[in-house]
Amino acid sequence: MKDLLKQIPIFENFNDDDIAYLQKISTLKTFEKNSIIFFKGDDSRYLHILLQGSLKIYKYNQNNNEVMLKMLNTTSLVAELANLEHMPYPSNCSTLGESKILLVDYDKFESYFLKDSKFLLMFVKSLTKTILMLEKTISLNLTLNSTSKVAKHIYELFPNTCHMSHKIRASTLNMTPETYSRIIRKFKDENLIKEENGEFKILDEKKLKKYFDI
Amino acid sequence: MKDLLKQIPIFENFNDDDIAYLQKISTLKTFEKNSIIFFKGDDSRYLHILLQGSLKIYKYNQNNNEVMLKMLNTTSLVAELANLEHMPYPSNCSTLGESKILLVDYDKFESYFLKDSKFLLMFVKSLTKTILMLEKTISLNLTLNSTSKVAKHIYELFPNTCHMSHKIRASTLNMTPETYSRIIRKFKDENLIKEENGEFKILDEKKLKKYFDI
DNA sequence: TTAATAGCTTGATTCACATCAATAAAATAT
DNA sequence: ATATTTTATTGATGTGAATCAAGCTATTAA
Repeated sequence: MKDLLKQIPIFENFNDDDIAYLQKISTLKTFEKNSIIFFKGDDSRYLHILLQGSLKIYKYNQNNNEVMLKMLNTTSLVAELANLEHMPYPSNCSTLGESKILLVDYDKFESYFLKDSKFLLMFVKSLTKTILMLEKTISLNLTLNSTSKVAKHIYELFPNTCHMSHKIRASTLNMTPETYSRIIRKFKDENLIKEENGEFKILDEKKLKKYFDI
Repeated sequence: MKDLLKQIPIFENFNDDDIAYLQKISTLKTFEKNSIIFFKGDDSRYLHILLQGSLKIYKYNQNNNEVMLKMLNTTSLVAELANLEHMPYPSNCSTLGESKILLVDYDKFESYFLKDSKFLLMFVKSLTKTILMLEKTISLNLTLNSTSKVAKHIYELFPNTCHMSHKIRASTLNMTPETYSRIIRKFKDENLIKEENGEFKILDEKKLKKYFDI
Protein backbone atom coordinates (compact mmCIF):
# COMPACT_ATOMS: atom_id res chain seq x y z
CA MET A 1 0.00 0.00 0.00
CA LYS A 2 2.91 2.32 0.72
CA ASP A 3 3.81 2.40 -2.96
CA LEU A 4 0.22 3.06 -3.88
CA LEU A 5 0.06 6.07 -1.56
CA LYS A 6 3.29 7.47 -2.95
CA GLN A 7 1.90 7.48 -6.45
CA ILE A 8 -1.13 9.56 -5.51
CA PRO A 9 -0.73 13.05 -6.93
CA ILE A 10 -2.29 14.64 -3.85
CA PHE A 11 0.54 13.29 -1.72
CA GLU A 12 3.36 14.16 -4.06
CA ASN A 13 5.04 16.35 -1.43
CA PHE A 14 4.87 13.78 1.35
CA ASN A 15 8.13 12.26 2.58
CA ASP A 16 8.57 8.68 3.81
CA ASP A 17 7.61 9.50 7.38
CA ASP A 18 4.47 11.25 6.23
CA ILE A 19 3.50 8.34 4.06
CA ALA A 20 4.18 5.87 6.85
CA TYR A 21 1.97 7.81 9.24
CA LEU A 22 -0.72 8.21 6.65
CA GLN A 23 -0.71 4.49 6.10
CA LYS A 24 -0.98 3.87 9.84
CA ILE A 25 -4.16 5.93 10.16
CA SER A 26 -5.81 4.70 6.94
CA THR A 27 -7.60 1.71 5.56
CA LEU A 28 -7.99 0.93 1.91
CA LYS A 29 -11.40 -0.37 0.97
CA THR A 30 -12.81 -1.66 -2.27
CA PHE A 31 -16.48 -1.01 -2.91
CA GLU A 32 -18.44 -2.65 -5.67
CA LYS A 33 -20.72 -0.90 -8.11
CA ASN A 34 -23.65 1.02 -6.62
CA SER A 35 -22.47 0.83 -3.01
CA ILE A 36 -23.35 3.57 -0.59
CA ILE A 37 -20.23 5.28 0.77
CA PHE A 38 -22.05 7.60 3.13
CA PHE A 39 -25.45 9.14 3.64
CA LYS A 40 -26.31 12.78 4.04
CA GLY A 41 -26.17 13.55 7.74
CA ASP A 42 -23.60 10.85 8.57
CA ASP A 43 -20.79 11.79 10.90
CA SER A 44 -17.67 12.77 8.97
CA ARG A 45 -15.10 10.79 10.97
CA TYR A 46 -13.19 9.70 7.92
CA LEU A 47 -11.58 11.61 5.17
CA HIS A 48 -12.45 9.72 1.99
CA ILE A 49 -9.96 9.73 -0.81
CA LEU A 50 -11.06 8.22 -4.08
CA LEU A 51 -8.14 6.34 -5.63
CA GLN A 52 -9.83 4.33 -8.36
CA GLY A 53 -13.28 4.10 -9.87
CA SER A 54 -16.01 6.70 -9.87
CA LEU A 55 -18.40 8.20 -7.37
CA LYS A 56 -21.44 10.37 -7.43
CA ILE A 57 -22.40 12.96 -4.85
CA TYR A 58 -26.13 13.55 -4.78
CA LYS A 59 -29.19 14.71 -2.91
CA TYR A 60 -32.89 14.18 -3.37
CA ASN A 61 -35.35 16.81 -4.52
CA GLN A 62 -38.95 17.03 -3.39
CA ASN A 63 -40.19 14.51 -5.91
CA ASN A 64 -37.63 12.08 -4.53
CA ASN A 65 -35.58 12.27 -7.68
CA GLU A 66 -31.85 12.17 -7.32
CA VAL A 67 -30.06 15.43 -7.99
CA MET A 68 -26.48 14.71 -8.89
CA LEU A 69 -24.17 17.40 -7.61
CA LYS A 70 -20.91 16.00 -8.85
CA MET A 71 -19.26 12.97 -10.26
CA LEU A 72 -15.71 12.11 -9.24
CA ASN A 73 -13.47 10.05 -11.49
CA THR A 74 -9.87 10.99 -10.83
CA THR A 75 -7.99 10.76 -7.56
CA SER A 76 -9.66 13.23 -5.29
CA LEU A 77 -10.64 14.14 -1.80
CA VAL A 78 -14.32 13.43 -1.27
CA ALA A 79 -16.34 15.87 0.82
CA GLU A 80 -13.22 17.21 2.55
CA LEU A 81 -15.25 20.23 3.56
CA ALA A 82 -17.33 18.20 5.97
CA ASN A 83 -14.11 16.97 7.58
CA LEU A 84 -12.53 20.41 7.74
CA GLU A 85 -15.61 21.91 9.31
CA HIS A 86 -16.38 18.91 11.50
CA MET A 87 -19.89 18.80 10.16
CA PRO A 88 -22.04 15.91 8.96
CA TYR A 89 -21.88 15.06 5.27
CA PRO A 90 -24.12 17.47 3.37
CA SER A 91 -24.92 14.99 0.59
CA ASN A 92 -25.08 11.30 -0.18
CA CYS A 93 -22.26 9.48 -1.90
CA SER A 94 -22.29 6.19 -3.78
CA THR A 95 -20.09 4.37 -6.26
CA LEU A 96 -20.94 4.30 -9.93
CA GLY A 97 -18.45 1.56 -10.75
CA GLU A 98 -16.19 -0.59 -8.59
CA SER A 99 -14.02 1.82 -6.61
CA LYS A 100 -11.06 1.88 -4.26
CA ILE A 101 -11.32 4.40 -1.47
CA LEU A 102 -8.81 5.30 1.19
CA LEU A 103 -10.47 5.96 4.54
CA VAL A 104 -8.33 8.21 6.71
CA ASP A 105 -8.99 8.86 10.38
CA TYR A 106 -9.59 12.56 10.05
CA ASP A 107 -8.81 13.72 13.60
CA LYS A 108 -5.38 12.13 13.44
CA PHE A 109 -4.88 13.44 9.93
CA GLU A 110 -5.75 16.92 11.02
CA SER A 111 -3.44 17.07 14.01
CA TYR A 112 -0.53 15.66 12.05
CA PHE A 113 -0.90 17.23 8.65
CA LEU A 114 -2.85 20.44 8.87
CA LYS A 115 -0.20 22.49 10.65
CA ASP A 116 2.09 22.64 7.70
CA SER A 117 1.64 24.98 4.77
CA LYS A 118 2.55 22.37 2.21
CA PHE A 119 -0.35 20.22 3.32
CA LEU A 120 -2.60 23.19 3.58
CA LEU A 121 -1.80 23.98 0.00
CA MET A 122 -3.01 20.51 -0.89
CA PHE A 123 -6.29 21.33 0.79
CA VAL A 124 -6.49 24.68 -0.92
CA LYS A 125 -6.04 22.93 -4.25
CA SER A 126 -8.72 20.42 -3.44
CA LEU A 127 -11.15 23.04 -2.19
CA THR A 128 -10.47 25.05 -5.30
CA LYS A 129 -11.27 22.05 -7.44
CA THR A 130 -14.48 21.56 -5.52
CA ILE A 131 -15.50 25.17 -6.04
CA LEU A 132 -14.86 24.95 -9.75
CA MET A 133 -16.99 21.82 -9.92
CA LEU A 134 -19.77 23.40 -7.91
CA GLU A 135 -19.71 26.52 -10.05
CA LYS A 136 -19.90 24.33 -13.11
CA THR A 137 -22.86 22.47 -11.65
CA ILE A 138 -24.58 25.75 -10.94
CA SER A 139 -23.91 27.24 -14.35
CA LEU A 140 -25.02 24.06 -16.00
CA ASN A 141 -28.22 23.67 -14.07
CA LEU A 142 -29.26 27.26 -13.45
CA THR A 143 -28.26 29.04 -16.63
CA LEU A 144 -28.77 26.45 -19.35
CA ASN A 145 -31.90 24.72 -20.57
CA SER A 146 -31.96 20.99 -21.29
CA THR A 147 -31.07 21.27 -24.97
CA SER A 148 -28.03 23.39 -24.16
CA LYS A 149 -26.96 21.08 -21.38
CA VAL A 150 -26.93 18.11 -23.71
CA ALA A 151 -25.14 20.05 -26.46
CA LYS A 152 -22.48 21.21 -24.03
CA HIS A 153 -22.07 17.77 -22.56
CA ILE A 154 -21.52 16.14 -25.93
CA TYR A 155 -19.20 18.90 -27.04
CA GLU A 156 -17.04 18.73 -23.92
CA LEU A 157 -16.74 14.98 -23.87
CA PHE A 158 -15.90 14.62 -27.55
CA PRO A 159 -13.67 13.00 -28.73
CA ASN A 160 -13.07 11.17 -25.46
CA THR A 161 -14.73 7.83 -25.69
CA CYS A 162 -16.07 7.16 -22.24
CA HIS A 163 -18.87 4.73 -22.37
CA MET A 164 -21.85 5.74 -20.30
CA SER A 165 -25.45 4.73 -20.66
CA HIS A 166 -27.93 7.38 -21.70
CA LYS A 167 -29.54 6.93 -18.32
CA ILE A 168 -26.35 7.92 -16.51
CA ARG A 169 -25.71 10.79 -18.90
CA ALA A 170 -29.21 12.08 -18.26
CA SER A 171 -28.82 11.85 -14.53
CA THR A 172 -25.46 13.65 -14.70
CA LEU A 173 -27.32 16.47 -16.40
CA ASN A 174 -30.25 16.28 -13.99
CA MET A 175 -32.89 15.50 -16.54
CA THR A 176 -35.03 12.46 -17.29
CA PRO A 177 -33.86 9.82 -19.78
CA GLU A 178 -36.93 10.68 -21.87
CA THR A 179 -35.90 14.29 -22.23
CA TYR A 180 -32.33 13.27 -23.02
CA SER A 181 -33.50 10.85 -25.65
CA ARG A 182 -35.74 13.43 -27.32
CA ILE A 183 -32.92 15.95 -27.51
CA ILE A 184 -30.51 13.41 -28.98
CA ARG A 185 -33.19 12.51 -31.52
CA LYS A 186 -33.47 16.20 -32.47
CA PHE A 187 -29.70 16.60 -32.83
CA LYS A 188 -29.55 13.52 -35.03
CA ASP A 189 -32.42 14.78 -37.18
CA GLU A 190 -30.60 18.08 -37.61
CA ASN A 191 -27.43 16.21 -38.61
CA LEU A 192 -25.44 17.70 -35.76
CA ILE A 193 -24.30 14.37 -34.39
CA LYS A 194 -24.39 10.67 -35.14
CA GLU A 195 -24.00 7.65 -32.91
CA GLU A 196 -21.54 4.85 -33.62
CA ASN A 197 -21.36 1.89 -31.23
CA GLY A 198 -22.50 3.92 -28.28
CA GLU A 199 -20.26 6.91 -28.97
CA PHE A 200 -21.29 10.26 -30.38
CA LYS A 201 -19.53 11.81 -33.33
CA ILE A 202 -19.98 15.50 -33.90
CA LEU A 203 -20.91 16.31 -37.50
CA ASP A 204 -21.50 20.06 -37.19
CA GLU A 205 -19.45 21.52 -34.37
CA LYS A 206 -20.43 25.11 -35.09
CA LYS A 207 -24.15 24.53 -34.93
CA LEU A 208 -23.82 22.34 -31.88
CA LYS A 209 -21.84 25.02 -30.11
CA LYS A 210 -24.48 27.60 -30.90
CA TYR A 211 -26.86 25.78 -28.60
CA PHE A 212 -24.89 26.59 -25.46
CA ASP A 213 -22.56 29.44 -26.32
CA ILE A 214 -24.28 32.46 -24.88
CA MET B 1 -7.20 53.12 6.78
CA LYS B 2 -4.68 51.19 8.85
CA ASP B 3 -7.12 50.96 11.73
CA LEU B 4 -9.87 49.87 9.41
CA LEU B 5 -7.75 47.00 8.08
CA LYS B 6 -6.85 45.86 11.58
CA GLN B 7 -10.49 45.50 12.50
CA ILE B 8 -11.23 43.18 9.62
CA PRO B 9 -11.77 39.65 10.94
CA ILE B 10 -10.01 38.09 7.96
CA PHE B 11 -6.80 39.85 8.91
CA GLU B 12 -6.95 39.16 12.63
CA ASN B 13 -3.61 37.34 12.56
CA PHE B 14 -1.75 40.02 10.66
CA ASN B 15 0.96 41.94 12.48
CA ASP B 16 1.80 45.62 11.94
CA ASP B 17 4.22 44.92 9.10
CA ASP B 18 1.67 42.78 7.33
CA ILE B 19 -0.97 45.44 7.67
CA ALA B 20 1.40 48.12 6.45
CA TYR B 21 2.27 46.12 3.37
CA LEU B 22 -1.35 45.27 2.73
CA GLN B 23 -2.19 48.95 2.87
CA LYS B 24 0.59 49.73 0.41
CA ILE B 25 -0.76 47.37 -2.21
CA SER B 26 -4.43 48.24 -1.72
CA THR B 27 -6.94 50.94 -2.52
CA LEU B 28 -10.18 51.45 -0.72
CA LYS B 29 -13.07 52.33 -2.99
CA THR B 30 -16.64 53.28 -2.30
CA PHE B 31 -19.22 52.21 -4.84
CA GLU B 32 -22.74 53.47 -4.90
CA LYS B 33 -25.87 51.35 -5.21
CA ASN B 34 -26.14 49.23 -8.36
CA SER B 35 -22.55 49.74 -9.54
CA ILE B 36 -20.80 47.06 -11.51
CA ILE B 37 -17.72 45.77 -9.69
CA PHE B 38 -16.61 43.41 -12.43
CA PHE B 39 -18.00 41.57 -15.41
CA LYS B 40 -17.79 37.88 -16.14
CA GLY B 41 -14.63 37.35 -18.17
CA ASP B 42 -12.77 40.34 -16.72
CA ASP B 43 -9.15 39.85 -15.78
CA SER B 44 -8.80 39.10 -12.07
CA ARG B 45 -5.92 41.44 -11.28
CA TYR B 46 -7.38 42.54 -7.99
CA LEU B 47 -8.47 40.66 -4.96
CA HIS B 48 -11.73 42.25 -3.91
CA ILE B 49 -12.55 42.36 -0.24
CA LEU B 50 -16.01 43.54 0.71
CA LEU B 51 -15.78 45.63 3.86
CA GLN B 52 -19.16 47.29 3.99
CA GLY B 53 -22.42 47.07 2.08
CA SER B 54 -23.72 44.20 0.02
CA LEU B 55 -22.91 42.59 -3.30
CA LYS B 56 -24.50 40.13 -5.62
CA ILE B 57 -22.66 37.60 -7.76
CA TYR B 58 -24.71 36.63 -10.77
CA LYS B 59 -24.83 35.27 -14.30
CA TYR B 60 -27.39 35.38 -17.04
CA ASN B 61 -29.43 32.44 -18.22
CA GLN B 62 -30.56 31.90 -21.78
CA ASN B 63 -33.59 34.11 -21.46
CA ASN B 64 -31.29 36.88 -20.31
CA ASN B 65 -32.63 36.73 -16.80
CA GLU B 66 -30.21 37.26 -13.98
CA VAL B 67 -29.36 34.17 -11.99
CA MET B 68 -28.10 35.20 -8.60
CA LEU B 69 -25.43 32.84 -7.34
CA LYS B 70 -24.70 34.51 -4.06
CA MET B 71 -25.22 37.61 -2.06
CA LEU B 72 -22.44 38.90 0.16
CA ASN B 73 -23.18 41.05 3.19
CA THR B 74 -20.46 40.52 5.76
CA THR B 75 -16.75 41.15 5.35
CA SER B 76 -15.62 38.64 2.80
CA LEU B 77 -13.27 37.85 0.01
CA VAL B 78 -15.04 38.19 -3.31
CA ALA B 79 -14.25 35.68 -6.04
CA GLU B 80 -10.92 34.78 -4.46
CA LEU B 81 -10.93 31.63 -6.51
CA ALA B 82 -10.41 33.55 -9.73
CA ASN B 83 -7.39 35.21 -8.15
CA LEU B 84 -5.96 31.98 -6.78
CA GLU B 85 -6.31 30.26 -10.11
CA HIS B 86 -5.35 33.28 -12.18
CA MET B 87 -8.46 32.93 -14.24
CA PRO B 88 -10.99 35.51 -15.42
CA TYR B 89 -13.96 36.15 -13.17
CA PRO B 90 -16.54 33.42 -13.73
CA SER B 91 -19.52 35.65 -12.87
CA ASN B 92 -20.63 39.24 -12.75
CA CYS B 93 -20.60 41.25 -9.56
CA SER B 94 -22.47 44.39 -8.65
CA THR B 95 -23.41 46.28 -5.51
CA LEU B 96 -26.89 46.06 -4.05
CA GLY B 97 -26.42 49.00 -1.71
CA GLU B 98 -23.59 51.48 -1.27
CA SER B 99 -20.46 49.44 -0.53
CA LYS B 100 -16.84 49.83 0.47
CA ILE B 101 -14.47 47.46 -1.25
CA LEU B 102 -10.75 46.99 -0.74
CA LEU B 103 -8.95 46.36 -4.01
CA VAL B 104 -5.71 44.47 -3.44
CA ASP B 105 -3.06 43.97 -6.10
CA TYR B 106 -3.25 40.22 -6.20
CA ASP B 107 0.18 39.35 -7.60
CA LYS B 108 1.86 41.28 -4.82
CA PHE B 109 -0.52 39.83 -2.28
CA GLU B 110 0.24 36.34 -3.45
CA SER B 111 4.00 36.63 -3.32
CA TYR B 112 3.97 38.22 0.11
CA PHE B 113 1.19 36.40 1.89
CA LEU B 114 0.59 33.02 0.34
CA LYS B 115 3.78 31.39 1.53
CA ASP B 116 2.80 31.31 5.13
CA SER B 117 0.42 28.77 6.62
CA LYS B 118 -1.39 31.32 8.74
CA PHE B 119 -2.42 33.21 5.64
CA LEU B 120 -3.20 30.04 3.83
CA LEU B 121 -5.54 29.12 6.63
CA MET B 122 -7.33 32.39 6.00
CA PHE B 123 -7.81 31.34 2.41
CA VAL B 124 -8.94 27.90 3.43
CA LYS B 125 -11.55 29.48 5.66
CA SER B 126 -12.73 31.74 2.89
CA LEU B 127 -12.87 28.93 0.34
CA THR B 128 -14.76 26.85 2.83
CA LYS B 129 -17.27 29.61 3.29
CA THR B 130 -17.64 29.89 -0.46
CA ILE B 131 -18.26 26.16 -0.77
CA LEU B 132 -20.91 26.26 1.91
CA MET B 133 -22.63 29.11 0.12
CA LEU B 134 -22.45 27.36 -3.21
CA GLU B 135 -23.82 24.17 -1.71
CA LYS B 136 -26.64 26.18 -0.22
CA THR B 137 -27.36 27.77 -3.58
CA ILE B 138 -27.45 24.34 -5.16
CA SER B 139 -29.70 22.82 -2.54
CA LEU B 140 -31.99 25.77 -2.72
CA ASN B 141 -32.27 25.90 -6.46
CA LEU B 142 -31.97 22.27 -7.47
CA THR B 143 -33.78 20.44 -4.71
CA LEU B 144 -36.58 22.79 -3.71
CA ASN B 145 -39.55 24.10 -5.66
CA SER B 146 -40.58 27.74 -5.48
CA THR B 147 -43.05 27.35 -2.62
CA SER B 148 -40.42 25.62 -0.49
CA LYS B 149 -37.81 28.20 -1.37
CA VAL B 150 -40.03 31.00 -0.14
CA ALA B 151 -41.03 29.10 2.99
CA LYS B 152 -37.40 28.40 3.82
CA HIS B 153 -36.37 31.94 3.12
CA ILE B 154 -38.98 33.42 5.43
CA TYR B 155 -38.24 30.86 8.12
CA GLU B 156 -34.50 31.47 8.07
CA LEU B 157 -34.71 35.23 8.07
CA PHE B 158 -37.25 35.44 10.88
CA PRO B 159 -37.12 37.22 13.27
CA ASN B 160 -34.34 39.29 11.77
CA THR B 161 -35.85 42.40 10.37
CA CYS B 162 -33.92 43.12 7.26
CA HIS B 163 -35.87 45.25 4.90
CA MET B 164 -35.77 44.04 1.33
CA SER B 165 -38.23 44.64 -1.45
CA HIS B 166 -40.19 41.67 -2.72
CA LYS B 167 -38.42 42.14 -5.99
CA ILE B 168 -35.01 41.63 -4.41
CA ARG B 169 -36.25 38.70 -2.34
CA ALA B 170 -37.58 37.06 -5.48
CA SER B 171 -34.34 37.56 -7.33
CA THR B 172 -32.36 36.13 -4.41
CA LEU B 173 -34.48 33.03 -4.77
CA ASN B 174 -34.20 33.02 -8.55
CA MET B 175 -37.87 33.39 -9.29
CA THR B 176 -40.03 36.15 -10.76
CA PRO B 177 -41.73 38.72 -8.52
CA GLU B 178 -45.08 37.40 -9.78
CA THR B 179 -44.35 33.89 -8.53
CA TYR B 180 -43.09 35.25 -5.23
CA SER B 181 -46.20 37.34 -4.78
CA ARG B 182 -48.52 34.42 -5.50
CA ILE B 183 -46.77 32.23 -2.95
CA ILE B 184 -46.89 34.94 -0.29
CA ARG B 185 -50.61 35.35 -1.07
CA LYS B 186 -51.10 31.61 -0.51
CA PHE B 187 -49.20 31.62 2.78
CA LYS B 188 -51.27 34.55 3.99
CA ASP B 189 -54.50 32.85 2.97
CA GLU B 190 -53.43 29.76 4.89
CA ASN B 191 -52.67 31.91 7.95
CA LEU B 192 -49.05 30.83 8.01
CA ILE B 193 -47.66 34.35 7.95
CA LYS B 194 -48.74 37.95 8.11
CA GLU B 195 -47.05 41.14 6.98
CA GLU B 196 -46.54 44.14 9.24
CA ASN B 197 -44.85 47.25 7.86
CA GLY B 198 -42.87 45.31 5.31
CA GLU B 199 -41.79 42.54 7.70
CA PHE B 200 -43.15 39.02 7.86
CA LYS B 201 -44.37 37.48 11.09
CA ILE B 202 -44.67 33.74 11.26
CA LEU B 203 -48.03 32.60 12.62
CA ASP B 204 -47.68 28.85 12.18
CA GLU B 205 -44.06 27.78 12.29
CA LYS B 206 -44.80 24.07 12.13
CA LYS B 207 -46.85 24.25 8.94
CA LEU B 208 -44.42 26.65 7.33
CA LYS B 209 -41.55 24.31 8.08
CA LYS B 210 -43.41 21.41 6.52
CA TYR B 211 -43.08 23.11 3.15
CA PHE B 212 -39.31 22.70 3.00
CA ASP B 213 -38.36 20.09 5.54
CA ILE B 214 -37.84 17.00 3.49
C1' DT C 1 -49.98 68.84 -4.71
C1' DT C 2 -49.70 66.62 -8.67
C1' DA C 3 -47.13 63.97 -11.94
C1' DA C 4 -44.09 60.31 -12.93
C1' DT C 5 -41.90 56.24 -11.94
C1' DA C 6 -41.10 51.92 -9.84
C1' DG C 7 -42.89 48.11 -7.38
C1' DC C 8 -46.84 44.92 -6.26
C1' DT C 9 -50.77 41.96 -7.28
C1' DT C 10 -53.80 39.11 -9.92
C1' DG C 11 -55.50 36.77 -14.06
C1' DA C 12 -54.79 34.53 -18.66
C1' DT C 13 -51.64 32.25 -21.51
C1' DT C 14 -47.50 29.84 -22.84
C1' DC C 15 -43.63 26.85 -22.39
C1' DA C 16 -40.23 23.53 -21.03
C1' DC C 17 -39.89 19.63 -18.95
C1' DA C 18 -41.70 15.76 -16.00
C1' DT C 19 -44.75 12.09 -15.73
C1' DC C 20 -47.32 8.28 -17.38
C1' DA C 21 -47.77 4.66 -20.64
C1' DA C 22 -46.58 1.43 -24.17
C1' DT C 23 -43.37 -0.82 -27.01
C1' DA C 24 -38.78 -1.94 -28.64
C1' DA C 25 -34.07 -3.03 -28.03
C1' DA C 26 -30.26 -4.48 -25.47
C1' DA C 27 -28.00 -6.61 -21.67
C1' DT C 28 -27.92 -10.19 -18.25
C1' DA C 29 -29.31 -14.32 -16.12
C1' DT C 30 -30.96 -19.11 -16.45
C1' DA D 1 -31.00 -20.43 -26.69
C1' DT D 2 -34.57 -18.62 -24.04
C1' DA D 3 -36.29 -15.99 -20.25
C1' DT D 4 -35.85 -11.94 -17.53
C1' DT D 5 -34.48 -7.63 -16.43
C1' DT D 6 -32.77 -3.20 -17.62
C1' DT D 7 -32.41 0.51 -20.82
C1' DA D 8 -34.11 3.26 -24.80
C1' DT D 9 -37.48 5.43 -27.57
C1' DT D 10 -41.77 7.71 -28.70
C1' DG D 11 -46.38 9.58 -27.87
C1' DA D 12 -49.97 11.66 -24.87
C1' DT D 13 -50.86 14.25 -20.91
C1' DG D 14 -49.92 17.05 -16.77
C1' DT D 15 -47.72 20.75 -14.15
C1' DG D 16 -44.92 24.43 -12.15
C1' DA D 17 -43.33 28.51 -13.13
C1' DA D 18 -42.33 32.16 -16.73
C1' DT D 19 -44.34 35.49 -19.59
C1' DC D 20 -47.68 38.78 -20.95
C1' DA D 21 -51.00 42.09 -19.60
C1' DA D 22 -53.59 45.20 -16.86
C1' DG D 23 -54.77 47.61 -12.86
C1' DC D 24 -53.16 49.07 -8.34
C1' DT D 25 -50.14 51.11 -4.71
C1' DA D 26 -46.28 53.29 -2.98
C1' DT D 27 -42.38 56.05 -3.61
C1' DT D 28 -39.83 59.79 -5.78
C1' DA D 29 -39.59 63.88 -8.65
C1' DA D 30 -41.34 68.24 -10.35
